[in-house]
Amino acid sequence: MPLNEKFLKPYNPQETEPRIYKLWENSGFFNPDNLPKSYKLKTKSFSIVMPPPNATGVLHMGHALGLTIEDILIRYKRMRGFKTLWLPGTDHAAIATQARVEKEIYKKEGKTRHHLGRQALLKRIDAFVEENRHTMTSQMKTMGASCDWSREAFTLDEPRNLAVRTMFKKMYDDGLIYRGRRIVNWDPKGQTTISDDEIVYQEEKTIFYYFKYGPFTIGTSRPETKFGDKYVVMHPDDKRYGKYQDGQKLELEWINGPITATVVKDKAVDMEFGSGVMTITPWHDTADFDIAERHKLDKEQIIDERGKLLPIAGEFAGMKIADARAKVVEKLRAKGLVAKEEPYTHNLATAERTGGIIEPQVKLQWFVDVNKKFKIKSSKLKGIKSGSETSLKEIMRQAVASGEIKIIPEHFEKTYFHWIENLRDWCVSRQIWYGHRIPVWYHEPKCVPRAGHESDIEKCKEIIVAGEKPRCEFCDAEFIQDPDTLDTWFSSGLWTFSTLGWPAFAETATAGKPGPENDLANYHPTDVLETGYEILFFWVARMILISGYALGQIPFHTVYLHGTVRDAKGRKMSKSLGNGIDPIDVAKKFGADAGRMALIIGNTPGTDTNISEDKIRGYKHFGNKLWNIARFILENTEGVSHEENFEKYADRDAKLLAEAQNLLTDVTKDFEACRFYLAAEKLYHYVWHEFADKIIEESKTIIKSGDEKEKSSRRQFLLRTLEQLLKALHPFIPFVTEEIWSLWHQPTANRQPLTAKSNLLMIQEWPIAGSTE
RNA sequence: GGGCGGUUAGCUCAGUUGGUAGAGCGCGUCGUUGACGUCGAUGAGGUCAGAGGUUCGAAUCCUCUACCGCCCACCA
Repeated sequence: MPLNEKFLKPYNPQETEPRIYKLWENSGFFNPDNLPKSYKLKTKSFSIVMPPPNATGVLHMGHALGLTIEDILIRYKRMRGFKTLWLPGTDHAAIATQARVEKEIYKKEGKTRHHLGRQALLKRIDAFVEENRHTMTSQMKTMGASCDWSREAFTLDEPRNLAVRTMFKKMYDDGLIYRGRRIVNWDPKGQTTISDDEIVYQEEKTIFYYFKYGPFTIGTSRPETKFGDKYVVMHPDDKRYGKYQDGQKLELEWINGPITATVVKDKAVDMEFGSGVMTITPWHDTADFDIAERHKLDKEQIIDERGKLLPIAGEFAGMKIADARAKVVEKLRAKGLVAKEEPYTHNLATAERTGGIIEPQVKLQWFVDVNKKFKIKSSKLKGIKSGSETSLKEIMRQAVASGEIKIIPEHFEKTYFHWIENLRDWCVSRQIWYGHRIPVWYHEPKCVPRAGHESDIEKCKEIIVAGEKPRCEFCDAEFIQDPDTLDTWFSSGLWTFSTLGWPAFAETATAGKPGPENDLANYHPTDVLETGYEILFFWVARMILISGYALGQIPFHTVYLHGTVRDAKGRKMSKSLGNGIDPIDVAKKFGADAGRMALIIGNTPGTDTNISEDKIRGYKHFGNKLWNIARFILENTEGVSHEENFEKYADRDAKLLAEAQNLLTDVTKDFEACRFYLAAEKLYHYVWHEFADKIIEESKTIIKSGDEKEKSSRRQFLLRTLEQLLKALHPFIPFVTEEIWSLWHQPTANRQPLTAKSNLLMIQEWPIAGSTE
C-alpha cells in the first residue's frame, strides 16, 4: 500500500477528531510531568489556569473562543520546549447556579428553597452541577483543549474550600475583613445581597414628585419610602435657605401626621437639582446613608426584606412598595402637600441574576477593606517591599502600574485604573446557601461560665473565625456558624494558586521537582490569564488583590482579554433571538479545527467578533486543502526519504525556502506578541495562495520533466516545508495536522518514519529555533 | 455626568514601530478528468466618517466635529 488510502477521500473531521483526542490523552503529554525524555525540555515553565466556566449549563461560543486562544498558547509553548501546564476547572457560580436550580424546582414541584431546607437544596444543586461538569469537560475535549485533566479543579471542592477558609481567616486576623452594618444592595427576589458589579441598570420612566415639607419643597421619585424622613438636608452655601440653621427643629405635617424635622446642612446636596432641598432615607439609600453617617443621624428601616412596608408606615404597613407609591401620593394630595409632578427618567438598579429590583438595606455584612493600611510580610511585587505598609488597593494599582502585569489590549489598563480609583470596600457575604460558607462562628447563647470559670467571662470570644466548629472553654453553649456564604468571586480570586497546591504545599513546594505538590513553586505566577473583558473587574482585579496580598506575587504576567462572540450581523447571541451557534454543533458539522480557525482569524483582542456558519465553512475547506496538499506531496515523494540536513537545493528552491523561513519567523514573532489572528491569517494565505497555488502547481512540471537534481531538490523542499507548516499550523488546527502527521509517519512499505524520535506532532519542536521570547 | 472604544471594498473585518490600501465571503469572466469542484486563473470594486494640523510622506500621530457602541456613576 503506497499511500494511506485515507488520503483518497476528502478529510473527515468527524471521524478523525475524537480519535486523535484519545491519542493525545493516552499519550499523557498533557501532563508536563509526563513529557518524554526525547523532548527537549527547557527548565522554564509556562502555565495557564483555565478561567473556570460556570457549572450552570453548557459551553457557548465565548467559551470556545477562550479555550481556543488558551490552547493555541499552550500548544505553541509546549512545542517550544517549555514545561507547559494548562490546568482546567469549573466554577460553582454560587448565585447563578442556586437561582437556576431553585427556579427549576419551583417550576416542577412548586417548592421554594425554604420548603426543602438547606441540606436538601444543596444536594439537588450538587447533582445538577455534577452533571454539567461532566458535559462541559467532554465539550472541552471536543474542542481539542490540551489541558492536564489529572489536575482538574472545582471552585467548591475540598482543597479550594480549605484555601478559602484559610484566606478568610488570614485576612480577618490582619484586620482586612470586618463585619459592619452597612448599606448593601439587597435583592428582594433572590433574598440576598449582591455586589455593585452584579447590578444592571434599566432605564425607567417615572414621575418626579415635589412635596410640601413644612416651609420647604422636597423632590423625590420614591414617595413610598418617605415615612421616616425627619431630616431635611440642604447645601450649606445655598442662600435661599440661609435663614435655616444646621440642627434647627421644625414642626410640620407629614404623611401620617405631625412630625418634628431637623435641618441638616451637607455639601452632598446639589443646589441645581430639584428644589435644592431633600429629605433622607438613610436605611434605603446609599447617599442618604453617607449623610446620616457624617452627621450621626438616626437610621430607620422602612421596607422589609421582602419589599413590604414596615409598621412605621402606619396604615400602609404590609403593603408592597410598588403598590404603596400611588396610595401615598394620593394621601399627600388629599392633605394638599403635593406641589408639583413632572415626568422623569432614571436608572433602576436590578439584580443581574434574578432581575429583582434592588432595594438598598442596612445589614450586617462581611467586608474586605480595600483602603486599610497594613504591613505586608513578604512581597515580591515590584515597588512594594517586604515589611512595608501598603493597602489592597495599592497592591492592585501597583501590579499593573509597575508594568509587572501587562494587559492586552493595553487601553484596558486605563479602564482598570479608573475602576480602582472609585473602588469601595468589597462586600463578600451573600445570603444564599450554595457556596463557601463563611467560616465564622458565633457564641450563642452568650457565655454562662461553668462553676469556677466566672472570672473568665472577659476572655470568652463571641466571634471565632475558624474552619472547624469551635468550643467554648468556659461553658457548654454551642457555637453557631454564620448562615451566609461568600461571594463567588472570593474563591475565584484565589484560583491561580488554590489550584496549584495552596495552602497545603505552600511551605514545601520545591521548584524543579515534578508533581502537583510542587506546582506552586513551578508554575506560580502563571504566565497568561486569558478571559473576556467583561470580567476584568469582577475577577482579574480580585485575583491581583488576593494573590498580591497572600503570596506577595502577581497571579499572572499577562492578561489577554478577548471580546464577545456575536452573530453574523453583530448581534449578541441569545436564546430569544435564536441566533446562537453551539460550538459542539460546529464541531459536528464542520470540525473543531474549522471552528477554531474561524474564531481566531480577524479577531483582535478586546474587540467583539462576528461569526457565521459561512465563515466556519470556509475554514473547513482550508483543512481539506491542507489534506490534499499533503496527499500530493506524499504521493510524489514515495520512496524518497526526507533528509533533514539536505543542502543541495536548486537556486529556485533555496529562494523559496528562504521565503518560507521568513514567513515562519514572522509568524513566530506574532505568536510571541499574542497576535494569533495575524499568525493564522498569514499561514492560511501562504498555504493556500503561495504553497498550493504557485509552488505545488509549478512542482507538477518539475517532477514530470525536470532533471534529477531539480526533482530531488524540489521533493526535499516540499517535504521540509510541509513538515514546518504542519508544525506551525498545529496550535490553530491541531486535529488535521496531527492526523496528517501520523499518516505520514506511519511506516509503510515505501516510507520510513521521519526520524527515530517521531512521535506525536503535539510535542515536535517548533520550526523556528532561537530565543524570540 | 465621567471614562473607553469604533467609523477602511456590497457584507464581516485585518492593517504590528507613519513609507504609494489587504483578507474572507459575495459578484463578473474564463478554465480544468488524477492533490483538492471543499478546485484553478483573472477581473470589477475604497477621495480609509468629516475638517484642520505635524511630516519629505498619515488609514496610522495631534486637535476639533458628527454618528455608533461599551463600561462606570449615590443627583434625591
